[in-house]
Amino acid sequence: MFQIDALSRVPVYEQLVDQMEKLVLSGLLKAGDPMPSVRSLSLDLLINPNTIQKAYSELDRRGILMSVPGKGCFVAETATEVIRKKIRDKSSDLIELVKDMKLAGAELEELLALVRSAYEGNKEVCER
Amino acid sequence: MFQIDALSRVPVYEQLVDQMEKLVLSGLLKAGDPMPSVRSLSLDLLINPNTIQKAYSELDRRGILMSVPGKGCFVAETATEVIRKKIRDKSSDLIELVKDMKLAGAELEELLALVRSAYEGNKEVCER
Amino acid sequence: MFQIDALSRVPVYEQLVDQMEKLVLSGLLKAGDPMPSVRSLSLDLLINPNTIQKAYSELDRRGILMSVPGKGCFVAETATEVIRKKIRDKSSDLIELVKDMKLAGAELEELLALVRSAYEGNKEVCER
Amino acid sequence: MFQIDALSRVPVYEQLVDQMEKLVLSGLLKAGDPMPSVRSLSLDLLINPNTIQKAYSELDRRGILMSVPGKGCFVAETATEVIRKKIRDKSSDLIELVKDMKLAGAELEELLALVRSAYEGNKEVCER
DNA sequence: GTGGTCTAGACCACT
DNA sequence: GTGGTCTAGACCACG
Repeated sequence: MFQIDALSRVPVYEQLVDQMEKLVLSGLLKAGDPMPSVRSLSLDLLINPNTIQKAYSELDRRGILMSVPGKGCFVAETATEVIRKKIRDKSSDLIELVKDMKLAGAELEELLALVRSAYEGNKEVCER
Repeated sequence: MFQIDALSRVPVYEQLVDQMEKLVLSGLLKAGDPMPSVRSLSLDLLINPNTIQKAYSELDRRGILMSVPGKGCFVAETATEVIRKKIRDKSSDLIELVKDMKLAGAELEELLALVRSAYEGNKEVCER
Repeated sequence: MFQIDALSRVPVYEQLVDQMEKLVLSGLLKAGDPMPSVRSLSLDLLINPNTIQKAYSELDRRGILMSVPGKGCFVAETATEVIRKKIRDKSSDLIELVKDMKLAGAELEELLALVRSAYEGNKEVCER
Repeated sequence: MFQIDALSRVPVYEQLVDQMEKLVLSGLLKAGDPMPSVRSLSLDLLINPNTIQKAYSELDRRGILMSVPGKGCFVAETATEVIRKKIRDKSSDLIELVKDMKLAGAELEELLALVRSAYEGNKEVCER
């Protein structure tokens, strides 16, 4: 369900949060769906329960998860909405990126083509 | 010459490296140009010399700076080429970003327009 | 008879206790009235019998309920008195709250008006 | 600087957060002021560094603290504003409280007097 | 020195 | 069983 890269510089709990958001966005997880328990996910991923807990707490705080003590964690009703709003804010990142690549000599047409193929999901463009 | 945000989460030495790269890219700094000494830049920016040193070392390691013992630091011949290659690699970041925003409901036309205006440097689009 | 919010952070058994106290205070339940059996309430509210039992035990301990083995649970004679005393103690909570809101810049007149309208049950003041 | 009740049911880290907010609100801590380091406060209060860290993280998240890795934690510029807004929201708590006390038989005049004396800081009313 | 993350293992209240 | 808190001790990057 989750893929953790222990060698990455981005914290494990943050990787979990990010992947969780994408799962919700993609529709694989829907409002009300139960999440694996802290302990079971801990055993599954070979990650300390505290780390899972930290990720779940963060998701709860963001309104993506509802954690109900004694019962479990569930995808919140507001989840999709919250994540959508957050990612909309990434447009400033995109602007920054485009400016950098322009400085590095990228042509406008080149960038537009890149965006188009990424949007249409052409795998051959996504190296690495 | 440099603008450092001490409160930012991104390390000071990394801010220096990034800005240095952009200065080279923009043509303000050319191969062979001398860099300010660690000490003078330290006094200028009110930053610990160790931090300046770390930035210079990193730039040296990347082939953007040539450190000449006893004489100072100079922009390397390979600088432009190295930075160009690095930023080319950012195309995968852009792809990732576009995919995320698509998932979040952004339209293709919307994204293309965003890229165009960012490329042409229209300030009014860059909110925040 | 009871309204339980399973997603709330406040324990289910505590919700039961609180609502029970209010029912007594409001006069809907009087000393000697029989309470629904653990089993029937469990089926009614779709709540684990253990949880109902815990609420009843707590109410018994507080002198609000009399548990008569083999016959059932009844509202205790001392119920109203006990609850009154308990809520009187809330005056310290109110004091604390007023102090906090004063620190946050609330005006005295503002607070008094709030209390008045809450007391008189004006719905339009109780946003959210 | 802080007073922790280890026996309280409210988590230690939450006690820290609450007291920190009151210190800012009361003006004892102002924007830009440095906070004690995680380790020193840990030694001072005989509390595990992780717990202090958790409190500081929460305050950072709320915009009350700025934590600068390698330098320390400082009171954020937005601190007062954030806390003020939060406490304003407590008016619904006050409404709830007043309704409860009305049910318990409190007179309106009684409540108004209570609020007045709490606001004016008469110590003799604040038992406990 | 600083903050931040992670692990290991414990305890608690709730269902 | 569940989530939540806390301690102890370790490691990392940063200044």
